[in-house]
Amino acid sequence: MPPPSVRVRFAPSPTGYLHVGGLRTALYNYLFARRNNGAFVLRIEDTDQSRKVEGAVENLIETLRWAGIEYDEGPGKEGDFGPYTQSQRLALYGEHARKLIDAGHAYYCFCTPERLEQVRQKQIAMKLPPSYDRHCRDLPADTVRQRREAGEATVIRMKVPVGGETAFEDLIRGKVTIAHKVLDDQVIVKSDGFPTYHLAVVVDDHLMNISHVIRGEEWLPSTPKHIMLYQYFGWDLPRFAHLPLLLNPDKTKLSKRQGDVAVEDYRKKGYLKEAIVNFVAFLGWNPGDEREIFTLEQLIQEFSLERVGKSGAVFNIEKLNWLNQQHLRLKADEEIARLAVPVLEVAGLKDIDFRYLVSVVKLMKERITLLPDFADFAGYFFRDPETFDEKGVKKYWNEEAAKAMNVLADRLQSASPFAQKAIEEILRTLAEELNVSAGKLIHPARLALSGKVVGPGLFEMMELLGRETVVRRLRNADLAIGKS
RNA sequence: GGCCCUAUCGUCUAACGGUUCAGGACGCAGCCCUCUCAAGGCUGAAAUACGGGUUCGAUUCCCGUUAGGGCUACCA
Repeated sequence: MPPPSVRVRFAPSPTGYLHVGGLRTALYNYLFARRNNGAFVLRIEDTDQSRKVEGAVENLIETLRWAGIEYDEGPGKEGDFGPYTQSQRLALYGEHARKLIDAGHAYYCFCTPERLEQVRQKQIAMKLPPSYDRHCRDLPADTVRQRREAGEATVIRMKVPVGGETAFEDLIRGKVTIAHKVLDDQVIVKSDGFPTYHLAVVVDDHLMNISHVIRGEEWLPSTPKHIMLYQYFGWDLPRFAHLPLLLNPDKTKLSKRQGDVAVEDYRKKGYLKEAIVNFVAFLGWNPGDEREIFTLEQLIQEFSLERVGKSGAVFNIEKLNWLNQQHLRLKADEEIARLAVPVLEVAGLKDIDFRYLVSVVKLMKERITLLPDFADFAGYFFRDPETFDEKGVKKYWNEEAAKAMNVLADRLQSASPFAQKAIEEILRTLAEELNVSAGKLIHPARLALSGKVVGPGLFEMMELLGRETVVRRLRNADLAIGKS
């Protein structure tokens, strides 16, 4: 018998943005599918009408697309198992819920939220674990029919055996066992007719032929209920793999209060998708050796569930920054330049000559961490500096320096060609004549040209800026610094 | 409270009973390079939560304690 084909899914709820934890879950599913020549399905779990957010699905899809995670089947890409949005599959869930009722594995429950709350309060007061008291579990069939015909509100609950336990082999955690007595008779169809997660996930995973359920650890405790449902339906079980959670620096579950959790936040800040993907992949997984810089393609080649860890991982922004820097350096200058265009436009730097921008990128790319750094650290390549580093002015600028800059400007007029080597020679010769160290000219020159005390080598910077700009800025510097 | 999961440097992690003074990376500190800043190179500080077993030998296996997290909805 050939091994069953691998089919996995990412099944988010459209409640807003894509969480970085969600991105990692999606990524692991995607990597696993690609690695094993399987299919990666995107399914929208929108069974909670009250939490629906307008535009969330589009946002989710766009963010995944941006990250390079392409799904094989899903909304807008219908395969053989659609539709891929749960609110469009209601008939399916109803049909399956009825099967469970007919087989005696589920029952109608007429308990009101008020009664449920009373029961809960009583249990808490008696220091008992709160759970449904199974009040409607054994209602006579006639009673049920009458009450339903009378239009009484009802939910459907699954029957959990009173005794025994369910165990399963988690691909990441090994054997997990849960006693049935701690399990509730879970609601599987709500009074609005929508299924809860528990029913929908089982029905869809089966109908969509999902082979491996790779999801967050928060689902671990309810997995036995899902297994029970599979058994009630007489279906084969998928394999389960529960991923460790992503954590805040204080080790609590990653939350909005302690920083950005939306992938789009990082995107807006100018992080590269390559860095984000590489970073989240390594939160809980590693290749087993000392390599750390991975492209999506390389991750596909090496990913395996066996190497996924069990403990939660803190989202450490310092490492993300470093990875971003690393991926930036891996890119061609032209590509970085393309990415920088919109970023520079935001900073008011429009209509920049692309060839020139590429040259700027060449000089700057090892000096920046994020794309927006270009605007902050390299703005002077595109317009004359208006502000000058205060400490730098204090340290390097005085009457003497201003005078020297004018002389330097004069001499640079005759630099031929106006290139690094010739420029350096002129400057060093001048320093010798003035009997000062080269630094005495280099530092004020950098300040005059860029307004900064840090940056690329002075001579290459000059060459790129061009003779006209360099001479002008050197001559105007004293005035400009005075004004700033 | 109950149930489940987890536990190596500050952080991400390697080690799948013994080539280990516990390795790498980020961050931190110092040095080198150098016109500055980056980058790069070198060096350093920094961890097996605790207590019991099992074993000739435990980071590694078992039990307990502690700590953290998750779940305990007509949310996912």
